[in-house]
Amino acid sequence: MLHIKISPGSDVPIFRQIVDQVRVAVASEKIATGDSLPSVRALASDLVVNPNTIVRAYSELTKDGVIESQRGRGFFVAKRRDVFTKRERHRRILALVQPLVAEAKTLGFSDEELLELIQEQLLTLTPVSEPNA
Amino acid sequence: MLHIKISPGSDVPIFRQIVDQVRVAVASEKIATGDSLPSVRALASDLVVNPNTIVRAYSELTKDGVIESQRGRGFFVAKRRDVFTKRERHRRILALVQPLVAEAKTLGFSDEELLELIQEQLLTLTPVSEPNA
Amino acid sequence: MLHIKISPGSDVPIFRQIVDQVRVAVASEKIATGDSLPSVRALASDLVVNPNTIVRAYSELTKDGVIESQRGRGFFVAKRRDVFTKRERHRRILALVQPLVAEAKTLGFSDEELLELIQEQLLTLTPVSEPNA
Amino acid sequence: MLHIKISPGSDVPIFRQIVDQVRVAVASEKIATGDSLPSVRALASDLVVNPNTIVRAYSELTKDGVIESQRGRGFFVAKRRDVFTKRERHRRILALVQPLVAEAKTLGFSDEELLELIQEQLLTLTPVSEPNA
DNA sequence: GTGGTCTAGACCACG
DNA sequence: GTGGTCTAGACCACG
Repeated sequence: MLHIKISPGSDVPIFRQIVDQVRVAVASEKIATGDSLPSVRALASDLVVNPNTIVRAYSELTKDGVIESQRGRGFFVAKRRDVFTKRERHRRILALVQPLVAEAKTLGFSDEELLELIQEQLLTLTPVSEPNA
Repeated sequence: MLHIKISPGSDVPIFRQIVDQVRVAVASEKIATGDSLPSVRALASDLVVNPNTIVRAYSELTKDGVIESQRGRGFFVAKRRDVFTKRERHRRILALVQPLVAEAKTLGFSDEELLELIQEQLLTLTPVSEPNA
Repeated sequence: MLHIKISPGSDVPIFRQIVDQVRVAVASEKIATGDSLPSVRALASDLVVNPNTIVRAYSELTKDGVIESQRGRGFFVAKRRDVFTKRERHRRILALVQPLVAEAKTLGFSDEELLELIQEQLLTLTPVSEPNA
Repeated sequence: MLHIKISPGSDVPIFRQIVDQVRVAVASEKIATGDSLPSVRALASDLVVNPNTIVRAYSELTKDGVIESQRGRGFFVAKRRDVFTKRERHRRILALVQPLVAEAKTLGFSDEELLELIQEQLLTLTPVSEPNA
């Protein structure tokens, strides 16, 4: 079951917090292809935010091919497919990596410390699947 | 010599593009403690942006202790110093790491690919010092 | 309720007068964690200054961790947290203490008089809490 | 003998740094009534600053009654006299005390820590006179 | 010439 | 409606 939490005080827009959490839930296989997402109204009421904010988040996820709407039924996790070219994926990730590395250097993090931090974050997102043989 | 380029069309604000590039230039020791930066007006005219945009970038860098102004003379790379508490540094870096990792997952990067990308970026920032063979 | 007054004729910049008054209001607990500040536009119109001047004041307070913005909702008093290293805090406070002491000497204040004045000011900022007798 | 040092990198204007140091030197009796100050040109060349900067500093000190010029001979420490009314002195010192106290609170200094810091600074300025009877 | 402050006003992002 | 970014341009302080 998908559980979304937001920090209204963060400087990350609420719609983006939602987008990121759905992405992570899908990537870490907490929700699987075909699973349903909360309805726009339900989630809006749950998070106490404007329904338009949910619409915006869902619509970005739809554009990126992560979820898809079924008219009248709601939103569902889409079958995984590659949306962007290799070049585009690279471009998008570099746009985040570069400022991160620059800021890390300014803040005085060593290369090792930064890599460890990333590792940590990656672990929190690793599917809980238990790949038993 | 510091060479700054901006993409006015990007969704990254111009002042932030400038901040990031100066950070990188300092971190990679392309410019060193005491070196001067382009004057506010010169850089503004060079990049064809409003001087206030440069003021904003320089002022953020000043608050973070990366550069400092000398009234009537211009801005200079500051002696490196730690400004923020460990906790604050952690807070600031996490704010960048979390969305990066989420986006990487969505884009389909494996943990290894992401870590390699970071490694690469870190290398491009490593001071070229050690001029002896 | 926060009540800000400015002297446009003073040689202290308007944005700094605002910053100082918000700091004092927070320190003396006239406004508490989570309380909202006047909106940028409302305060600008109230003080008859340009909204950018308010933006500048609020943005300095945000960088120092005193307040934080919630996109679309406004600014709020932040939960207290330490942002700067001990060394940096010392650096910042000394930058104010030294000129103060120098000026005090010139004006002919004795050490005792100066300390008393500071004491007095500290008292005006002491939270009025303890509502029980 | 008066020994003035400046930090061009400080955000305190150079002329003000000079003013403060002369004030302190007089207050701490390192230089006494009738002692001469370095000539404008000598000091400018010594500090590697524009002579106008020295002129500005000396002229502020003259206005405040700390030094006085003797046409063709140079500047000398003036006989101590009160220039400002009690009310004016109070106004001037409060203008420095208030922001200091506000900033100290923001930075998390306790009342005791702040008072100690001031004490320390006062001690560095105390006349070395040894008032033996 | 350098940066610092402020105004006036536009347009955008978010909710 | 909220804040965020940017332009255009003025005037001041400092050196």
